[in-house]
Amino acid sequence: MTERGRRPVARKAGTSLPSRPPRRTRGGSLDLQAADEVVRHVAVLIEKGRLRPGDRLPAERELAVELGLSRPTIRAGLQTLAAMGVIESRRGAGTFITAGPPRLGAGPLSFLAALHGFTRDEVFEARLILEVGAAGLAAERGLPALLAPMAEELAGMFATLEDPQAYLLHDVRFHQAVAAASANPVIQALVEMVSTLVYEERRSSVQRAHDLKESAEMHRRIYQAIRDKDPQRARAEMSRHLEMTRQAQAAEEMSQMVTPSQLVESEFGS
Amino acid sequence: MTERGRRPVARKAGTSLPSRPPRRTRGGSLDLQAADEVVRHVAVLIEKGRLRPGDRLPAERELAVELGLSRPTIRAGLQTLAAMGVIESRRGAGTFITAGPPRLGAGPLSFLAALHGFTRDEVFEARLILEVGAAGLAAERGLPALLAPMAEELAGMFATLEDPQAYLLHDVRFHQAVAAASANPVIQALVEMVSTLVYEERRSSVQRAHDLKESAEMHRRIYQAIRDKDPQRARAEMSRHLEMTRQAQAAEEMSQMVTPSQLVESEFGS
DNA sequence: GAGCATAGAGTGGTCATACCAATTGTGGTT
DNA sequence: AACCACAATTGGTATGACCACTCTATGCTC
Repeated sequence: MTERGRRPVARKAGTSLPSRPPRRTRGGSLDLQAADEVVRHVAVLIEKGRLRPGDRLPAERELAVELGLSRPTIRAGLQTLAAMGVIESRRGAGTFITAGPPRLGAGPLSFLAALHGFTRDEVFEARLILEVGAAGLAAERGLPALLAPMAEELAGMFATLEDPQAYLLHDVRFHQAVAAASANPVIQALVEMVSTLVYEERRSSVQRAHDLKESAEMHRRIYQAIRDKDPQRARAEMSRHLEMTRQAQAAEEMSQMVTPSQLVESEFGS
Repeated sequence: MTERGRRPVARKAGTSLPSRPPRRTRGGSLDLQAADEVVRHVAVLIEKGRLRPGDRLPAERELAVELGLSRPTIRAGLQTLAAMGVIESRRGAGTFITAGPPRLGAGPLSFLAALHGFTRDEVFEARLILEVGAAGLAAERGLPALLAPMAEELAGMFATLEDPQAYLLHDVRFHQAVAAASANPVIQALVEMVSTLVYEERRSSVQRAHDLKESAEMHRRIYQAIRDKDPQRARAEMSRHLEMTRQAQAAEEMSQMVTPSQLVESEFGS
């Protein structure tokens, strides 16, 4: 208990500037939090197509006068958009609509996991449903252009059987390639979000790899099923592979999920 | 274009207070954005179990002195956490860790959809994969306690065949109940997030309902399959149901996805 | 004239301070 | 005992200022 602000003080009437308008209710719209006005404003611009990925937003000081709000309020709104991954700010340069492939940050899910005590199995189960579905779709479509990346990572896996570190990298990328091959950006984003949470096995589970050869073979069967446009087989192979991965990971109690505090440095930092 | 700050001014050396420390690099940790320090701090407290859902955070002014940061910076960090749905602030009361069932805001996904032009079919496809998976899990488990809510909403549907408005409400809740019956909070959260994006059909698609009876029957078959612990049938029925819904919705071009600007008022407002 | 260094404007990040608005708990009044 | 008014607490917004970084355009050098 600090002892501040104890005196009766003297903040009575008319000590300083008496003239600032008391926050005008903006034109017609119901008076939601002023900061959300910024979010809404940007949202509308995006919906209208006036703002596209990579575009630069007006400077904060400009937005402030445009919307009739103070800069801190503008910053509060932009902070929200940044947290949602909609925009990215670069000091000295400006604020930009996030470019690159559609991504959903893993932060919110990670916090949810920490707060509600999600088990690794629960997260893995969600991953299984998503990735099995993605593999099925990829097989149904079987788009050649999306097949190549998978094949490349597959080759990389067989080429690095002796180097668990490098192997895992190809492993992760293979699964991302499968998600991409679903040709559905929503599923792709969801897969990446959930996968992120379960990929802290990297130094523990795969390090002293016991059967990378076996793992690579499973990936090859998944690839072949997709290439052969056999959805049912693709689903089955992916399901079997993930189930085995889950058990392997459960066996070694070392592996942990990515915690929120770790994400702060990876997602936001750098 | 205002005319401020035009004169050469005089901000040369040592005009005013020369003594404020230039942002001390906090103890040991790499110097990430100061605002992220707040996010990290709260994340650590959550991981340690010191902060649980419903708990109240220290006042902003207290956090400021605790972390050695200014209040605006603290607010920036809290804004990020609020955007991720981790905390909720109530003016005059304080800031609290979000309570209630695990939820993943639809905002980020909605923005992604608007920015990258996701089609309704793509979102629906993701929904199908998730809900079919959820139905399968629900059938595998078949927990009686989670069966009741589904049955109730089902009854509600049959009871409101003449009132499309009320019917849709039960419809939505039934699907949420199925997701809950998966007994997997991750899947439940994902289902809700994706479903939200596609539920603006409410006034258009179902309004002048053509065959609510048929729809209710499909839901009943889904329920029965889950009750009978028949995963394969549950998956098939859910898949058929959603596919039919998708076609019905595609037929009427009126239905739209929830846009980001709409979400600003529903998620944040009120 | 071409290339390169540099100064300056522009922009996001942080800070300090103040006041407003809503909530809540407390103490006095009825 | 119930109710109401007041004051402290706390989040929301506003000003104004300065710092750190980026980018560009100017002007200098070669």
